[in-house]
Order: sequence, then structure tokens, then C-alpha cells
Amino acid sequence: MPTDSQHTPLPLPDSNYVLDEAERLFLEQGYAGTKLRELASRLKIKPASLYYHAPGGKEELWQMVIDRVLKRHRSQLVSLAQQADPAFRSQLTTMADWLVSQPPVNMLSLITSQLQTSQSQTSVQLSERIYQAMMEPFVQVLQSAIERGEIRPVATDLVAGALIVSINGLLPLAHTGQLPRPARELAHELIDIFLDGLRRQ
Amino acid sequence: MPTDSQHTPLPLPDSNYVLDEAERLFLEQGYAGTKLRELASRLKIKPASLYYHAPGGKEELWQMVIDRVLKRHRSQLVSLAQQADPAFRSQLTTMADWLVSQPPVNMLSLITSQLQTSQSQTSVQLSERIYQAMMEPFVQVLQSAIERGEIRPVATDLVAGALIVSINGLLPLAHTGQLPRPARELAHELIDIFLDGLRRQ
DNA sequence: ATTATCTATAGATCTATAGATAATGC
DNA sequence: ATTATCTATAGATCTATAGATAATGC
Repeated sequence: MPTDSQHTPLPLPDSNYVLDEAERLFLEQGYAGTKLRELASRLKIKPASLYYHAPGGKEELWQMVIDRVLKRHRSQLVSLAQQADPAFRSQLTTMADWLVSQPPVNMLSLITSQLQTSQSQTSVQLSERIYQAMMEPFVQVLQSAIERGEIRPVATDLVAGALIVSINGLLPLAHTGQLPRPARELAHELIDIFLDGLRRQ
Repeated sequence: MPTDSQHTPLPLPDSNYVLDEAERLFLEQGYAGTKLRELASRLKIKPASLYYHAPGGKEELWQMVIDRVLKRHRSQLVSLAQQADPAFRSQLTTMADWLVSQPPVNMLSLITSQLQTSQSQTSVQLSERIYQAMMEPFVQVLQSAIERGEIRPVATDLVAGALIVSINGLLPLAHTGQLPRPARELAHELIDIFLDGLRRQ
């Protein structure tokens, strides 16, 4: 019943080993917790060499990473949402599988991190972008399902947000053995609960 | 009623202004993002004075804060879960209201923060404590409801976790205006969706 | 005497800059 | 010539320690 693996996993736009490693660190440890020393050390270069790739230093790296992550999520999720299969549940599981395949994006700490770095981009603009990249694709799918009469009219943004943070928030617990099951499986079960509810039917 | 000879407004167990402020900072900005300078500055004391309250420095402050937060959540949630009213939905909303009233605890970043500080307490022990403090009370309530036949038999730990991370994860979005509604209202709507599901009944 | 702060300062860590160096591509 | 690294080092920031000081409680 779960949708099978896709054909080609889309040639990912930017393949940049510096940003790849920076992304892992920033998403996992946050802005303040990420040290240029450690990033350089993982890349097996000296910290000074990072300024060749990002003359603007840590803040520019952060900006590039966030940009890339949000663009990737938006393009991938929108494309999955528009895929042929119109069955609501399989749309959701496919999108969930994508989230599960990616390093978890903690929408909340992204915003508060941004507040710290006091960037040109305000936190309002950032949460707008996070919304478009992560929530909007889910909102679209939910909206269509409502229009087709498949599901009840609910607050689509609330449900979209709940789905995303549940999936992303529970993944780490899957790993620490607190919820000892494969992440995909957890995500699918979560979706079924959202669909059918807890109450006896 | 507890004897209230003095009309002190806050009878909550530990009232410690240093830990209060440290808790705000640690939960909001994480371990690395919290600077002793800023903590001291908010308390209107010099950084060195913090070592009177916590000779072990930053790590001891972190440990004390996490301890206090988890104990508070566990005692409060367990007590709310055992309250007279046996109606399942109102048990959940009462517990949700408590979560909403508190600074959001990001279970995930707590664990990864702990990994950084390389404390005696392993991250496994910590996630065990987080589980007992936050998830277990919800699991109990769900378990009882299943036994009473009010809800279907579901993976209680999964649902408990999803409820908690949804509530805590969406609060900040309520504030940034991305989901422009009072937090309690959002939480209650979320609970109703979990109960009834999305599908047309 | 104890409590809670302070000043002064050490030492570690972290980000960033300047300029050199080696390898690759035309 | 351009690309990607390096060494050396400055300067900021951050945690922590030592010892002094003032206020409070017995």
C-alpha cells in the first residue's frame, strides 16, 4: 500500500560539499551550535579556507544553506503534490517519505536562529518563506481533498503544520529507540491516524 | 486548599529568579545559543556572580534547568491526567492547556544539546527522562481511553508524541502570525482533529 | 557568619583578514 | 589566470577563577 520508490531521484540542483556539510551541522546543531572550526575539520580543510567559499563568513553560509534547503523542499514537495496519483493518502505518504529522507527541518528553531543573526531578512519574511516551502504544498493537497469531498473542511494550515512538525519532530525519537520503528513506518501510521481519527468509528 | 497565610502569587515549587531566566534562555536559544553574559545582563548582575548560584558554571545551570523543567512537567501532567473528570477530550485539553502555558520544550533539541555538553547523563538516559516527563502522562490517558473503549487501539506513544510536538511546534507560528489564532484555540482544534480524523464520517 | 554581589583578569575559543602557495585549465 | 587551499595572526567573545566588598541575619 505505500507508494513505491520513485524512478529517478531528480538530479539535485546544487551539489556542493561545503554546503552539504554546513547543512548537516546547521540543521542539527543550530546557528550558534555550529562552529566554523568543526565544519572545516569535517571538510578536512582549515577554517580560513571557508572564506573562499563564503566570503561573508558564517552568516553567508547560514543564508546559503537555508536558501538551498527551503528551495529544495518547496520544489520537491510541490512536484510530489502535483504528481499523477490523485489518491489523497498516497499523496500524503509520498510527501512524508520525502520529509523523512531529508535532515529534519525544525521550523521553529530556524526562525529563532534567524532572530539571533539579525539579518536583513526579517523573521517575518523568513517564516513566510518557510510557510511557502514546507506548509503550502501540504495545504494545497488538503485543499484539493476538501474540494473533492474526500475530507471534512478543516483548518488546512493547522493540519499541514501538525503533519510536518509531527513527522520531523518524531524522527529523532525513532533513532534514540524511544519509538523503535523505521521512520517511514511511523510517518505512515501517523498519517492514518490523522485520516481516521482516534475515536471508534 | 493549601494553607495560604501569605498571599504570594506564585506557590510553584522552586521560585528561583536565576533559574527562571536561565530556563527562558536555554529553552529559547538552546545551550550553545545561551551566553552567560546575556543571562547575567538580564538579571542585572555581572557574569561572575552566576558562579555563586551555580559553581559548576554553564553546564550546571543547564542541568538544573532541565531537571526543573522535566520535574515540573511530569508532576503537573500526571496530576492533570488523574483529575476527576474522566472525559477523555477534556483530559487532553486540560493537559494541552498546561503545555501551552509553559515555554515550549523542544524534545529533539534538548537531546542533541545534551549530546554536545557531553555530560555524565547519557542522551539515552535523558530521552528516557523526557519520555517519562512529557509523553508518559499522555500515554496513560490514551491507554485508559482505549481500555474504556472510547478510542481505537492505536500506538499510544506515537500519538502522545505527535500531540506534544504539534502543540509545542505550532505555538511559535501562532505568534509570528503564520497561524493567527490564540494558542489554546489552536491546541483544542488540533485535539479535535486527532479525535475525529480528517475523513468524512 | 552567611549571602550575594562586585572588580580584575586569565585562558580558551571563535570568527575573520592578509597574504603566500600549489594545482589546474587555457 | 583561476581555483582552492594554506600559514600566521588579529581581535572579539566567552567561560571561569581569585579575591574584595557590602548587606543581612544571628
